[in-house]
Parts: sequence; C-alpha cells; structure tokens
Amino acid sequence: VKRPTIADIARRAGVSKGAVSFALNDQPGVSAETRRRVLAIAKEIGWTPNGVARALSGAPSHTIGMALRRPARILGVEPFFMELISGVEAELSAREYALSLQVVGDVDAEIAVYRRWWSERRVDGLLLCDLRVDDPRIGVLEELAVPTVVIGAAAGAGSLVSLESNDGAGVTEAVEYLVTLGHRHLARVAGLPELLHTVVRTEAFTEVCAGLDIPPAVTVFTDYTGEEGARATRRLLSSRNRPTAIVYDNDVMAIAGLAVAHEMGLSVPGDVSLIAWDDSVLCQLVHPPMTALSRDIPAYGARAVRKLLELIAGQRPASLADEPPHLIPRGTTGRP
Amino acid sequence: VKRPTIADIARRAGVSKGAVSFALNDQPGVSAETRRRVLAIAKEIGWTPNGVARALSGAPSHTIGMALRRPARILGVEPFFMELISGVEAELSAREYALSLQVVGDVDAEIAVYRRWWSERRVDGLLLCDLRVDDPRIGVLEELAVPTVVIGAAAGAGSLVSLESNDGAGVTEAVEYLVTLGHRHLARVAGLPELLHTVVRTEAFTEVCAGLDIPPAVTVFTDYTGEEGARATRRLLSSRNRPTAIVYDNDVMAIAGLAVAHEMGLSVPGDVSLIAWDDSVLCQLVHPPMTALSRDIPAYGARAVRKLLELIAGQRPASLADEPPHLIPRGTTGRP
DNA sequence: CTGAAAGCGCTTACAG
DNA sequence: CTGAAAGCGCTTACAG
Repeated sequence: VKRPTIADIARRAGVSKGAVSFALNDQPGVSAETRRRVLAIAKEIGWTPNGVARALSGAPSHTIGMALRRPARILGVEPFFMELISGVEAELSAREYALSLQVVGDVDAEIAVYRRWWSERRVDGLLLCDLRVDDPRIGVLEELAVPTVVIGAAAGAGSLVSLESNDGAGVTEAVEYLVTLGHRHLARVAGLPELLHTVVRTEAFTEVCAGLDIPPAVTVFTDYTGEEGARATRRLLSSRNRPTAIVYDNDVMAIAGLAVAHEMGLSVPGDVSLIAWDDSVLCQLVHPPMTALSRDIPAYGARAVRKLLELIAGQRPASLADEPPHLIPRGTTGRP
Repeated sequence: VKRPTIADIARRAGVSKGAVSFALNDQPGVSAETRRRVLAIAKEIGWTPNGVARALSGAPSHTIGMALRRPARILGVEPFFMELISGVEAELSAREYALSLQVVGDVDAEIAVYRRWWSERRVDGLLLCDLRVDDPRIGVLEELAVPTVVIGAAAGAGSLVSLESNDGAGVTEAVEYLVTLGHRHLARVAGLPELLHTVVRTEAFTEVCAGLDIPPAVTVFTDYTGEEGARATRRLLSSRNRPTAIVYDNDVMAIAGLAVAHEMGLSVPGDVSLIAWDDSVLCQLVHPPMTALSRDIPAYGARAVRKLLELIAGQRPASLADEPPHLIPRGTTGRP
C-alpha cells in the first residue's frame, strides 16, 4: 500500500530525482525525450505528488484558506456561507486547488490559524470575510504579506485587495423602490453592528433617506437569528410611530418578521411592507412571497477566487465592487 | 518573520534535536530537568510545531477529513450539513483537532481524495456521509484501514464503525402518530433513492404500515430541492386517490409542499396533514407552523467525532444507533 | 538518559 | 542538459 515516489521513477528512468522533479513540474533542465519518458513512467506506476513533502520544500500548496468566525448556530441557519463556499469550491476545483476551511472561536484564534497556515505554506492565499470596524486581522495579514482577497465591505481593508459586495447599491434600490410606492417611515432590522457591511448599509440608509428627503430609517441591531428578528419586528410594529416598511439584513429575520406581523393581526403589505436582504427558497415559499434583494452568491465567491488566484500568480488585480444586488418585487411590498 | 524550529531550541538548550523532540512530545528519553528547560525555551521563543514537517515524518496530523459530494445547490439549501459541521467543529476544536473539508464532484474524485489524504497522513481519520447502495467507498476505506466513522445509515458500512441516524424510529413515530389521528392514506416525498438512508426509511415505512394494517405509503423520489418537493406534492394532491397525510424527507420540501397545498386551495391540516423530517426555523415560521421530526444535529456530529477520536486512539468503539428523532406536533397535522 | 544520524518526499541551487 | 547534494522541520530507531 506504499505510494510510488519520485525516487521510484528516477530508478526506472535511470535519471536523478532532480531531473524527475524538473520533468514533472514542467521546468527547464531536462531534454524533451527524458521529460516524455519520466511522464510516461509516472503515469504507468500511478505516481501522484505528495503535497506534504512539497509544502515542506516551500512549493505552492495549491490550497487556499478560509476561516469562519460566525457562531455555529448562525452558520447552520444562514445559507449565505454554504452558497459562497459552493461557488468558491466550484472555481477552485476546476483549477485543481483545494480549500482549507476552519471554524474559529475568536479573532485571536483566527489570526493564529492564518500565521500557522502561512508559515507552514499550507495555503497559498486567503479569503477574508466579515470585516469589522478596526479589524486587527488586516494589519497582521499585511505584515505577513500573504495574498488575500477581502470579501464583503472593504472600507477597512487597508492595502489588501477586495471584492466589495456593493451593499450601498442595494440600499439605494430598496429605499427608492419603497419611496416610489409612497413609503416615508422606514425601519431596518440590521445584523451585528460591529460588522463593517452593517455599517456600510447603515450609512447608505442615512444618505439615501436624506437625499430623498424622508426621515432617517429607525435601525434595530440583531445577531441575524430568527428570534432576534422577530423581537425587533415586534418592537417596531408596536411603537407609536409605526414604520410602514421594514428592510431586513437577511432572509431568516424577514421571514420571522412576516410571522410576527401576521401574529399581530397586521396585513402584509397592507399595513406594513417587508423586504429581505438575500433571496432564498424561504422567500419564495412563504405567503405572501417575500420581496427580496437578490444576488448571485456562488458567482460572487467564484469571482473572489479568480481574483485571489491572480494575486497568487503575482499579478496585482484591482479592488472592485461586485455586481449590485437586484430587487425582486414579490408579495410583501405595496403602497402604504 | 522566520519561525523558530526545534534546532533553535536545541542550540539554546545545548541538547540534540532528538532530545528536544522527545521533551516536546512528552516522550520518555529525557530527564525531567532537560524537559523542563526545553519547554521553557520553546515557550520563550514562541515555538509552535510545524504540522507539515510532522506529517512528513509520519506523526499524527491532528486533522480529520470529510468530503461532501452533494450538489452545490443542495448544500446551500439544506441546513443539515452546516449544523453537522458546526457540531463536528465544536468537538474537534475543543481537542485541538482541525477539520479538512472538501467538496467533490463524483465518487471517484472522493475516493482519490481519501487515498491522498491518508497516504500523505494529512488526516488521522474520516467521517463518511451519505452512504449509497453498494457504496464503493466502503471497500476502499476498509482496504486502506483508515479510521472511519460512518454517519447516517449503516447497513452497508461493512466492517467500519458507524453511528446510525436511527431513521427507522423516526418513521415509526411519524406513522403511528398519523394513524392515531385517523389517517390511513399516507404518502412520502422522499430524497434521492440511491442514498441508503432513503432506502432505510422506505423499508421502515413499508414495515410500519403493514404492522398497523394500513395501505403502504405512496412514495415519490426527489433530489431534495423545493422545486421537486413542490412538483411531487402537486402530483400527490391531484391524484384521484389523494393521500390525507404526507411525510417529507426534509424541511425545504415540506415548506414547498405547504405552499402548493395552499395554492391548490386545500386546507392544512383540514384536507391534508404534513410532516417535515428535520426541524428548522423554517418550520416554526410558516403558517401554520410545520409539524416536524426533530433531531439535535450538532450533537450528532459531536458524538460521531468522539467515536472517531476513540478509534484513532486505538480503541474499538461499538457501532450504535444514535438517539431517535422526536416528533414536534405543530399546526400542519390534525384529523383527516 | 542522551547524541548523532537517517529518513519522510520533495525542490532547488550548485557543479559539471 | 544532467547529476549529486543539501535542505525544508520534524520523528524515530540506533548507538552509546
């Protein structure tokens, strides 16, 4: 059950291990004839490279790393990450790259993982998610000089390359749509306030509301769970100055909000309009079906990977904003 | 930015690299005094082990592997895997183990990944999901003799250790409950027919229905998506011999089925009762709330990991069935 | 109890 | 164009 090594190939081919390595890696230093013979023998005896040995010699690992710090209970609930990962995987596996995924408990553990991965050359680059205000990870990764693409909000990405999620455009589209319908009292059930993309959305809300000359949207921060989404909705809908429309930072909270509205005897969209950020089957299946800001998350992950691979290849891709989300009007929005 | 190695420690301590290695790994062969000194120096200069080098020397990698072969679009939709993974991660990280996760396209790619992982000692063991009828992975893993715990159905697990998901108990509970309510015409919207746990559920249905002296449940196979769940429901509800109750193999399909029933003008549970396999926020948030077969999936993942770690430690844990799912009656079930 | 050495499978300067 | 050697950071027999 012993795997063949380059030493086996070298013996059979009657050349040195070094020559075999050059031939196998398409490097100059061997004749065309030797290269051909080495490749044929490698194929014949079923040789495959030993990634661990390569990594120890400092060769690229053909692996990119991603650490997730969201609490476990949110990971299971939000399809966002699995969709992102499926797009990432699709792009990587087409190029024979692997993904190393690690769930971490806190930012120190996360940074320790990056340091280890990079110093052991276990990864050739990183995908960085969920940027926070004054994120300590940025400085560390800049110092390590590990190829990194920041996903999501990018204002605090420092010198790292980023692929922004264009949340501002989403806010604009949602608010303009609601205002066109006649709404003036907007609310937002937001995610974790320390996440940068929450901040970006909040600022965009302020700006867009001011630009359209309506009162600023009331914002309630949550942890993304259905429970907190329901609680926030209950609070908003029982306040004396009840909003006529609510925008939610994810679909789970929007669905929970819809249930609360029904429970309170309010009609949707008659009494209150609802919009979910990120579309999903959930949004299509509830009654009335949920108006949503949709984006192609797997494609987003795939684009981020392509950028990262360019970076690893020594290019210097530009930071950009990704495609804006687009609004899919369904049954939960109407005139106030 | 160069990481300290055991050679640095050896130089400072005035001993050999071998002695340092023994001290660091708590192996016999060094005096208590030397061990203490080595440990102190390692801590002082911030030494951490290089996993790649250890792996190349055949030491345990403190990593377990898991390959997922579900199509990407299903991964994003079903919370099952993220919940399982979060339980697995929780248990692993408490013991300083890492998880290697790889999404693969087909069974050959999956087997290739296992061979590579094992021969490079990138993993100490595997978690195996989604067993199929005559699963070719079993024979390969038996031959490689890699510590493996099979999750889910275990009938075809060969000599591998398994932690069955106890689907039979779930079927019994659901069917007995429906029959007690007065149902006699049951249907089931099942998952992929080639998955072993689908087969196990089908057989359990046949057996339980026969035991309770009611006609066998009509079964429609799907790919787990909401689309196919909706289509299957439409077909069942428009057949001349309409079932009075439908059990779904996952929550997404059950929610889709509920939407179809509403669309067709049928009352739930007045005209038809619905039960979802696996509870989730979706089930709690729809109207009426969905009766569900609930199980603690993170705990299940954690238990599987504990079994695997026992196996890796050289013990021979027994194969068992996990806790049975329990029925949570909600609004979608009632008398026919 | 300790040291010196070989080896894991590869890559990469360094000589010819 | 090719070979022989050193090295990546560790572990583990093998001698003392």
